[in-house]
Amino acid sequence: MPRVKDQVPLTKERIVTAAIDLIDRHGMNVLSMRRLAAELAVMPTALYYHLGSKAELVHAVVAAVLATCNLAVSGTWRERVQSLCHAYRQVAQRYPRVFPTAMTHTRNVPSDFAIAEALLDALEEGGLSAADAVHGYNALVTYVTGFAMDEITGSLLTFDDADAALASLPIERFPRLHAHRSQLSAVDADKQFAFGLALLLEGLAARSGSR
Amino acid sequence: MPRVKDQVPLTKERIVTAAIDLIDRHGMNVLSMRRLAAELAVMPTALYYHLGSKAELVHAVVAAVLATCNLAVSGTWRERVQSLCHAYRQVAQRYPRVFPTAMTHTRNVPSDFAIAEALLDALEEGGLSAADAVHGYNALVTYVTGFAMDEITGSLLTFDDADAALASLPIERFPRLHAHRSQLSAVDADKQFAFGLALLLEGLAARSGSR
DNA sequence: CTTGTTATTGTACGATGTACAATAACAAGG
DNA sequence: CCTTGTTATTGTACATCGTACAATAACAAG
Repeated sequence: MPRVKDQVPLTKERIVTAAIDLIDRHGMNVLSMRRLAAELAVMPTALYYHLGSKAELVHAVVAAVLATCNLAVSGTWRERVQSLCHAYRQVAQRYPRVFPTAMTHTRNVPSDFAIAEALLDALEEGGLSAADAVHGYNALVTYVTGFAMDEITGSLLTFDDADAALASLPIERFPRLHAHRSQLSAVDADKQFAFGLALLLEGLAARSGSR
Repeated sequence: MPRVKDQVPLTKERIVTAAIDLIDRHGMNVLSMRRLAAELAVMPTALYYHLGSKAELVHAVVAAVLATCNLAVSGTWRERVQSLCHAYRQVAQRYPRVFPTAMTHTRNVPSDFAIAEALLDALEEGGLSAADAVHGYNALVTYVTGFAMDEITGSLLTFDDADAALASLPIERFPRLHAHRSQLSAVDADKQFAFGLALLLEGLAARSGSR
């Protein structure tokens, strides 16, 4: 029995949206074509009319999520860079179960180049040389990428993420970690993010014509 | 027929080594318990005597790979920090097909804390306050994490990774990217890595007592 | 020579990605 | 209104996956 009478038509967009929603609720590893099809009240193979493979679906999911990055920023060039980096991190925070997958794929996707364009635009206004602008862009993006990843996976050295694990570590082998352990309550992800970003921005400002 | 006469005994270590080798040659997505068992000339379920699940295997693989990071560094505190970051990146370069998986897992594993210990040790010698040392550690590690990820996935804005993709992008929507495109040949991954690291280290030095 | 323990084999099941063929609903032309 | 082609979906099928469970051969100790 092929089509059914009053069936909402399937589209690539509807499938991708449902996939994002499913991942959001239950994690990447429960995303299966069968589960997704069930979610859409459709037979699994129906999806293959709109998407060539699961890999293609995942790619579309990644592109869609990256496209939610808010690129409408204003202010001085430094403020704009900060806003863009913040917006990128926000994508990771809003889709913590998609973001790692996005970062493990080559994302030569327009939504990613749009971020590059916006960042380069701000850096150029900051008076950086062409070479330094590219270097600066890469430094900023890799920093944000890594921060977002570590934040999501709970690998930051903060109270929330690491304190408990530290407790069971032998003091002899990890004296510095234990010495700094009491300090961790003063370190939260937001402050930490701003700290690293400030280091990069100060360095870039020092290399630029403007202040 | 359970055991066979002159069979090399299976161990967790042998399994993990074989897994790393398999991933190295054919990629993460062909790592299956069955394939791995075949590689070891053993039935699939034999692996389950030594490892509780595939997830446990992957965790062990991640830990083993991170443990290859060379922590024996010397020189000034800045040189030691540089060497440690370089060593971390080298792990990613040596195991490009494992590293992304490592970064998408919480790695509260001793080999990871050992890196933290070594970095904190160097930063403390640099005269940073306890809070700044932790902040500095996180900034450095997240930067290296992100850089390694982007380098592996080919997402850096360099000639090798992005030039071809840029060619097919509309000039009107991406004027800055096109303006910088001719510049990309001067940007390679090694220089890029050093650039971002220098930014962070300069900023940290400025916050420290020593020079 | 027995007896337990250990490390492996063998069998089996449910879930997965997806190729392929069958077919119901719709659109257009007569 | 009827035919005909196209489109979007269903239904069936298969190889592969992780792994639970039971059977068992090799070894170690008595």
